[in-house]
Amino acid sequence: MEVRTRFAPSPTGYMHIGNLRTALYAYLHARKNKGTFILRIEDTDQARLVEDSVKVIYESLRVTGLEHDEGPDIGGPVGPYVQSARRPLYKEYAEKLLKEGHAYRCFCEKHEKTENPAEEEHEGVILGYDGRCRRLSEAEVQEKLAKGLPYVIRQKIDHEGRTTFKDFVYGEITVEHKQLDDQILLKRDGYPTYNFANVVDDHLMGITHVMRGCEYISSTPKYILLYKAFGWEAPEHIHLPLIMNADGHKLSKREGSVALSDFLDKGYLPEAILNYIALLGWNPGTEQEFFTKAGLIEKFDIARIGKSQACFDEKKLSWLNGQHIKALKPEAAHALFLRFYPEKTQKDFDVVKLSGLIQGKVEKPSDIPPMVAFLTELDGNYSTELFINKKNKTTLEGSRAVLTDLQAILSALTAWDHAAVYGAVNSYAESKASKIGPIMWPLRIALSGLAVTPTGAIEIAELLGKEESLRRISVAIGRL
RNA sequence: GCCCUCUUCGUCUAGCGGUUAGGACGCUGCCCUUUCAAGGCAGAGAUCACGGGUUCGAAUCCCGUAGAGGGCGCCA
Repeated sequence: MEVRTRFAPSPTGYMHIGNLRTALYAYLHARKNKGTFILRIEDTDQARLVEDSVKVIYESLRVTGLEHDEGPDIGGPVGPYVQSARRPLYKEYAEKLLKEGHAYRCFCEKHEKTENPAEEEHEGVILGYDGRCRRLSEAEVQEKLAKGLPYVIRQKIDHEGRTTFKDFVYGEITVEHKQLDDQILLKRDGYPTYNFANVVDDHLMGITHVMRGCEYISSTPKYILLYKAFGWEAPEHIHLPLIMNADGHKLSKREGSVALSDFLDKGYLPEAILNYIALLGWNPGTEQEFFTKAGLIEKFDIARIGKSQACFDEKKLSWLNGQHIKALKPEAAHALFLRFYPEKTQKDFDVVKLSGLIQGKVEKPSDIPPMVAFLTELDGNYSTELFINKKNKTTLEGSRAVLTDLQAILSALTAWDHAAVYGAVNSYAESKASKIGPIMWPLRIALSGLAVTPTGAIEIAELLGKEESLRRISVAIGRL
């Protein structure tokens, strides 16, 4: 049977990274099996509609390359693919259940759960709806309908017994029916609830594998009961472990970055993001960690999805991003970096060359501005302690001597390219019978005023140019 | 409160009855070197949540306990 998976986001205005992982797994499973990946927009909550947020969904799938085969924008055989456009369908199916006795009309007020509201909550116990409208006689129902009273349609769940289903990841899950209340299928405004729309749409769209976060696992028996009531075969359910924050709580908007756009803004590559989130809850069974999208398609296997929740670790994402940046062609790396160079840097320096120099070193491109700030402006107040380096055995005195010599040697140079500067510094080291490290160290400090720089002393000199390099050397000598 | 689920280095994970419990990020050190970084190598870091079983033998199977997460909306 052809594999059909879907990604069914709600238009909330941003793409949550956890949802993106769900989309990724659904996409990978479809591609891996030469199946079909469908996009369906779940916009049944009219109160929460956010302007333009469907665009965010399209854009997110586009930049990450999770292209869908059927969806609102490209159509397909089982449309429409937007739930608000499918309203008549839900009504039809809800009424079918009504007719067959699997559902009933409920005229209760919102939030009204029991006949005695005072009993609703005691000792923090929250009870579900008590199913009182089930007991309405046909005459009573007709009377209320005649009066034009608004109603919802609820699923009729027999409170005896239990339902067991087999989740592909978690195995057999059993829930006692007394735990399930008569959930609403069709809301007062005629829109279906998420739970109902999902079942109807997944069936009508021929979805074979339902992938979603495991927050839905305990409501799945209600779905199973619906499939049964309709006489439909339930799809395979694949619940995914949740992605947690570093502090162990659910990844939420208030705790830093959770939206795809946040990560894109920091310069994380879409492919590195996919690579990283693929590994939160799945592994290939080998020691491979670096994956391109094509590699993921090749290796992905739902059998290797894990059960335990995973904390999102931006450090590791950052490392992985660095790996992907290293794999980039120089032009691509430069195009990425260009977004992050301050204007002044772009104006005064050969940024193409700069990009080439730092490509092997940048993990998170949003770190670039502070990384290159020293090029445009030397902080003349850097600590002279920096000239003291244990490994290279440099001292303040020695550094001054070295810099004074270099000042003379370098100012005599006619050419100022890498070979010329390196040659001069190197022959100076040889003349002093010194290793090159003890020479390079003071030079790099003088040129940058920093303990850590994104590239070496010669490259910095080359970028700064002769005049500025010599100026910085004399500043250093003055401070020593 | 009731229900469901999860639990291997700080983090992501491998493991599926017999392993010196493996890898990766991060951390530390060494080597290399045009500093740092990168690269190469090494090290620290896990009484496999705890307690009982089953078994010649348990991280792996069973039962409890604890902790964590999730669900219990006319939200999705």
